[in-house]
Amino acid sequence: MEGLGTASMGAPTGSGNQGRTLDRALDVLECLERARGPLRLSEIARESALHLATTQRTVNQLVRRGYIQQDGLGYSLGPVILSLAHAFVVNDRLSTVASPILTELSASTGLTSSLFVRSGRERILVARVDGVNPLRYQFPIGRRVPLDLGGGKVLLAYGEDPELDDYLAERPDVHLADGRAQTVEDLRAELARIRESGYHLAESERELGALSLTRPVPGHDGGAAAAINLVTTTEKTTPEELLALLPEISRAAGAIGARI
Amino acid sequence: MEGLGTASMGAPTGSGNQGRTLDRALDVLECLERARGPLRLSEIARESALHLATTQRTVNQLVRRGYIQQDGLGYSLGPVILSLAHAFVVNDRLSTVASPILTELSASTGLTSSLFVRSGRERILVARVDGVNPLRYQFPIGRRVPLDLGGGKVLLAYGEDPELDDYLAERPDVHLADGRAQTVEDLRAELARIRESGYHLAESERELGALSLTRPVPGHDGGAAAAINLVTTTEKTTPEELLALLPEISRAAGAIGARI
DNA sequence: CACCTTCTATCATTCAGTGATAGTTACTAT
DNA sequence: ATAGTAACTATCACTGAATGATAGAAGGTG
Repeated sequence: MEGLGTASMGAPTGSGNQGRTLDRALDVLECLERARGPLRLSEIARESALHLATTQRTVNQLVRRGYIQQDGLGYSLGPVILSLAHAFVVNDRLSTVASPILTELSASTGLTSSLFVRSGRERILVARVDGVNPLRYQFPIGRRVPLDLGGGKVLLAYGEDPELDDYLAERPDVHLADGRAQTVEDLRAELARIRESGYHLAESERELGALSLTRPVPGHDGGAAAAINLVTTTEKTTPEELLALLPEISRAAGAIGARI
Repeated sequence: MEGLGTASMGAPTGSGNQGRTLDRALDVLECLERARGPLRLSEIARESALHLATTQRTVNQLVRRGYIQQDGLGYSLGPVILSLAHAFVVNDRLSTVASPILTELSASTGLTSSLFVRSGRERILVARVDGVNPLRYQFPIGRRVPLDLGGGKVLLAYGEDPELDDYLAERPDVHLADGRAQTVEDLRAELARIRESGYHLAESERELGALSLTRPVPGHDGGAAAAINLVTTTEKTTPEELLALLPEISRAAGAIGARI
């Protein structure tokens, strides 16, 4: 096994060491979220930098509650998570307000539309409505993706300044899906452009051949409470054609913002 | 304020008072799960029988982590829950194994099929594949429903004995969706019948007009790791027609059991 | 302006979480 | 069989983090 080199995990274990117990439990859950298969107790302990005994207590407690399940190969997330997610989808104001509007948007444009929110340094897809012919790449609800690629830039552009600077400071240069490099300076410039124009048209940034048009959903504080986008492929649509749908998506974004 | 009198909540806060912190945090989450709208801090404190100060610390911590979100009307579950759920769906052995088999089952029968597991005294729908014409009542993934109505009885029948007796002891008599009464004795008799025959055909138990045929998914320990069922309505299908599909659903249940 | 509610902040006490260690079970290899 | 290894469980003294009573700030309402 690859062994060490994992203690550098910058888990957001927050301010100092208050609220340790709960934070550690959430670290364990999120460690299992990142895992692509069952984890042994010792693996969880290593990944989340906890003492084995502490890990054991925490994990067993989460197992008792159904948040983690155990099989012969180790521990993984449990079905109770699904109940919570169901409650979220049913109750969440943003989701419930956006759903019919996205449905209408997808009906009128024929494209897949989606809604996502910022969560730390990532964005989470909260809702999606497929277009007439669904994309072969099904972007799954609940999936986390980086903020600095594709539509996430809109959330970044409208985020609070201190967070943004922190984010950029620690961010290494990345490459887009089509191979183009994206330096911190590129990103800064693009964020400024987004703030000015109010939208972002992304071509092959996160996914090769993907084309998306993203608009912020205005929140009460003037920032972006979320963002919505229309997604298609470079094969089916030209950037100009997609950009022509800006009024449509803007109307939808405004409608959602007005109802939250 | 009314103060006391709330300590009677039978929350599964488990063995004595060890692991308090985490258990309380989960209580808070599940209290928000049950709520059908945003809850104020004081409401959460009351619902989960916690001191206001404790509630505040816990809630704020969960907010910081994205498990809870706050708006003008109070607190509700946050989008990070969705990420966890996504990871569960993608990784869960049972779900991934069952999905294609349920798809095949629905294709060959034309009916909606679903997979659910036991969680405490409820069952949770883990996967569902719609039939040719989806039911008007869309049973949502992640939803919790009682164990003693409809297909849940199968999980109850194959559960461990001590749990079962506990369950029956505290259970009040209930009424089925069509008005029939179901006493504890009725239930015991039915569970025995299920254990013998290995299936359960439910008519208008949980939902009026619903008709379902349920089979356990055998686990390694001889018990039921889960259960799958075919769902239709009394309008479209007769009980006899549905029962004729027993070989089909049995084959599917066996196939799932063999692969976990 | 007084009143109420919601949320936040402070702080001494103590009890629950911590982590080192030892024990149990189960599997693999020789 | 037997030793060896890994995974998980159990125990326990110490301590520091969670607790909860109380006071305070912020925001709204009649």
